[in-house]
Amino acid sequence: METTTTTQPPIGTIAKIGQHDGQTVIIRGWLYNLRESGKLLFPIFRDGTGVIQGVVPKSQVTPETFETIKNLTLESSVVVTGKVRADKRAPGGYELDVSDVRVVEKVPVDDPFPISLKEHGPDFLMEHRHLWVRTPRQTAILRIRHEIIRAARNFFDERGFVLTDPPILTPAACEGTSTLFPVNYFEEQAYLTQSGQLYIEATAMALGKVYSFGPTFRAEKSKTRRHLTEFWMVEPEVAYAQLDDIMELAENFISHIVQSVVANRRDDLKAVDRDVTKLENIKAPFPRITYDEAVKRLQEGHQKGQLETRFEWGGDLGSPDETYLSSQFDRPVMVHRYPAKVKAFYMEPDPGNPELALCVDVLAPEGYGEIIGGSQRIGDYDLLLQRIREHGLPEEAFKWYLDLRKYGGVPHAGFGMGIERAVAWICGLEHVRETIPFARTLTRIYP
RNA sequence: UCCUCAGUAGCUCAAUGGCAGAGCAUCCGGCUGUUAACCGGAGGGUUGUAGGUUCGAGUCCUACCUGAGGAGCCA
Repeated sequence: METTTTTQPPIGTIAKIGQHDGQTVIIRGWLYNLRESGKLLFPIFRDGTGVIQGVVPKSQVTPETFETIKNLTLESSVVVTGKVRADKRAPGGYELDVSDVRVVEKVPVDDPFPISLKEHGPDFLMEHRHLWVRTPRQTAILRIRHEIIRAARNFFDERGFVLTDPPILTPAACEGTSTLFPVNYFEEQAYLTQSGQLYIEATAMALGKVYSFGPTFRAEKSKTRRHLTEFWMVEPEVAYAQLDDIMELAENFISHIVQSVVANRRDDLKAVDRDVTKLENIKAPFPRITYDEAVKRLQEGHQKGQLETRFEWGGDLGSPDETYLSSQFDRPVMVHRYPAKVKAFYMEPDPGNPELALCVDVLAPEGYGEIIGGSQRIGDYDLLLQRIREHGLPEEAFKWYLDLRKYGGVPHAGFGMGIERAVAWICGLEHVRETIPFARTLTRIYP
């Protein structure tokens, strides 16, 4: 038997195709588009890292290769051999002079790829999300999401935080609301978690500085561009930290994430038409206003006719209120010390005014609303027990949580950031459904 | 749960109560530098569902279904 000694060209990726300028490489990917002009074909290939146009003059390839490419259907998988050539006309700077194509799997002619290059409506796109994710804008968003998560973990890892994963199946409501997904747990009632916070308070008492990163679930019947029923949160929790400490942590955290995306995913930001200069501004420190001052600003807004209803002290900020407040700043604004009444049961009262809670919401600019909520947690056993009773929570379910105060409780604080809202803001997206590979919303659990 | 809007070809959308249409996609043909290529041609329809008004309903009325984004609630 004869052995072939022909050396194979190297396998290249489109994102780093410039390294192979002038060389013959193999690209393994899919046909993104095909334009033709008589005896000249322009197949556009994608490989997950980018897109490159191939050039196929009929005179330069075998008739079989020419016919194969000419008859290719969009999104057919192909292994392409070609010579990389720098070209000023190419959007990416390089073109591929194709010499050979091997078709791995051809998309059927009578059942073409449903996502065309033209516009589609949101319902159609979501129904085909498994295919929609292949398109350039969606891959750019998913790479930015990855960078945000990478930067977030990197931020905590470098500061000595330990990743501790809280459970996803929980015996009771974390925050005592009725927005949980019930699960049958061996004939016992259980729920999908709505926050890992209570559990990382426990690991913070073990390890000092901890964080969690995982999915959370809300059965809330919200259908807006800001809501998913399943979303990811990153939550740090720090023993001996007070409100001011985590406010500083939060602003440095957000700065780090945004600047990482600006530095490492500039092309992807361009692909989603993001105004990068707005992101370059996002550097700590961030403006801080008290709830009291926020109320004052909202009432002024109403007087000027920019807000429909007059905001009264004591309520929680609504979505239009957040948009109005954040529009007054060019970076995220931190609103702190809300009335304890409108916040969760576990928040430490402000010693200066026990009606207020030592908490902070970080509102993203450009109307993206709350991306971080955080607080100092109650340290005193008796006060915590009192709050649990006031909120009508099942005391037995919180026995372990109370133990954290009984056995060496300390002041501690933390916050949670919703990944999808951060991605939506950083990418400048209309809707959070594009920020996660497979969004779960009130009306959709397929695909 | 409430409010508002929408549903017509595979997709995006037109159509004064009077013949069901266009662009894109698909197929056939043309073009050696195209950039969501372009030019010519072809096929493609139970107008969301059920009822009602009318000589006649995609269009008007009622109910329902589905979706959208806003409120509330939240990240």
